[in-house]
Amino acid sequence: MMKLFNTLTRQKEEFVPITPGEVKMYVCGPTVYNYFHIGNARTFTVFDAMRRYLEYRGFNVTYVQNFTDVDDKIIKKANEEGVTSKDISERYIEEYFKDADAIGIKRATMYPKVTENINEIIDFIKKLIDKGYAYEALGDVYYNTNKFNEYGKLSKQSIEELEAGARIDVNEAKKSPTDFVLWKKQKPGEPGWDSPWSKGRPGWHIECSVMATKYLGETIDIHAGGQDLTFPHHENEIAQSEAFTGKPLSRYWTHAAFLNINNEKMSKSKNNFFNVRDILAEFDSEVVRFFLLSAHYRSPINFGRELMQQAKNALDRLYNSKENLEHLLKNKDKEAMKHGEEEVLQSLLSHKDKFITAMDDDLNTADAIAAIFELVKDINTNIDVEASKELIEKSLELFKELTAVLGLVNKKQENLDDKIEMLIEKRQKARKERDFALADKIRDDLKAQGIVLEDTPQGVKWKRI
RNA sequence: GGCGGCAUAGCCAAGUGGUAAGGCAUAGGUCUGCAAAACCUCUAUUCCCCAGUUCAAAUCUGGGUGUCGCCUCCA
Repeated sequence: MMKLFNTLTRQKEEFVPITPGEVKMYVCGPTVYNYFHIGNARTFTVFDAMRRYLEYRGFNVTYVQNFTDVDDKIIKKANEEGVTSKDISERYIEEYFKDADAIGIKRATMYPKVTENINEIIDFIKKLIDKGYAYEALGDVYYNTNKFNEYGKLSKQSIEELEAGARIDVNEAKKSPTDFVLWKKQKPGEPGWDSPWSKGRPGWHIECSVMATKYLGETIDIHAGGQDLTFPHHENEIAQSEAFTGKPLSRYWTHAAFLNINNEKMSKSKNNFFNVRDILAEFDSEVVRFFLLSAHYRSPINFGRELMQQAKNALDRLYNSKENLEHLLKNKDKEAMKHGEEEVLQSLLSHKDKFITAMDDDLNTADAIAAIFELVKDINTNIDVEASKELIEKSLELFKELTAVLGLVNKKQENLDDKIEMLIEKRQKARKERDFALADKIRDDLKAQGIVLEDTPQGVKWKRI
């Protein structure tokens, strides 16, 4: 049985979906005004892994991630470039997919956008006003947080404390400092839509309430996002949706911790901002993914070159093991499991149990990766040229099964090249005849072409560098 | 001021009552014509400090120190 840490209760709870076998999951997506950064990547990767694991465990997952395509930052950028907000958001949605695909994030079931849901948002706000949870003030509409008794239940803050800690608010229209905007009246240079209150645009929080309900229903199973969204964004979503429906918005609230740079939060002012696009120029996309999953998702992680190098070396170990198995499989005739191999197979399968136990425990990807490394050691130690084809195949299958859950070790290795194989054979012949000059020349020539030969106990392997 | 997290080897990182996973790096070894690669083995008497509970604590309790985050747009 899988357990998830629920921010609402601050405890690990057994995960039981509303409908058996079905999981409805909503993840707050990016505001599309730029390439996304490595911190965003962590959140997306973590919840992608959660989704993959739920699917692995047999759930049918409906995964919704929104794009915020109307927002101050988008408008600012559009005005700077002299183009429309739509131009900006469409451009960066396209760029989002390039980076997200690169780091192995499966496509969501749906990607709703704010601009496609304006009518639904207006209707939602209307009902909140009718129910007395929202009020209009000079063309803006605000949510009245004092009307919602449970306000603060997710972030465990009382309204009084929030008000005491709030900055002095310049907006006189609000009845309380904790009230937040549902509808913003249009200002010059901003896009706007007609509404009963003013020509304007939605506030930030309302979009997720509306889209989660529209695409997944009044109560969903998992609502996820970065840790900083707990307050105010998710708190406000709860206030909006639960006032609207009278039902819980989500059964489980999960939050991914931050990725820091030198133990400091990324910020533009500190000049320590890294977007994924730039990192991918330096590191392989799968190294990035491996790195992001190498710690538990609720622990902060630090990003840095040295750490990325460590991740790269670790991931190489996984690739080597897989390639060794594939190499052993070449030239292996069909052969069933032999006496004594059943025990080896049982030992290999024990690592799968550990993997599942780890993932069941609040998606402990760090422990799950450790299980994969233990599998690798077991494979390396117990499987060699003497092993039967069936055992090798089963080992490889198991390895691929577990790594796929994490979205790792997916790169296709195309090691079939007749010309290179011929040269390798020629070199082997030369070595046998002790013509080392020729053998070394072949090796050097190939190296010049970026092909490295490895003389392993299993025979000669080659790879591109 | 309010709320919350974290502190485990040179580095990264699991473990939350039963005697310290895993990875990187280092060192030794196997293999090899040589080399590289690969693989194997070793590496924390101890888990920030002090007190307490317990037969037993890295794990629980109290206190302290350090550190990070949220309370304002932010993944």
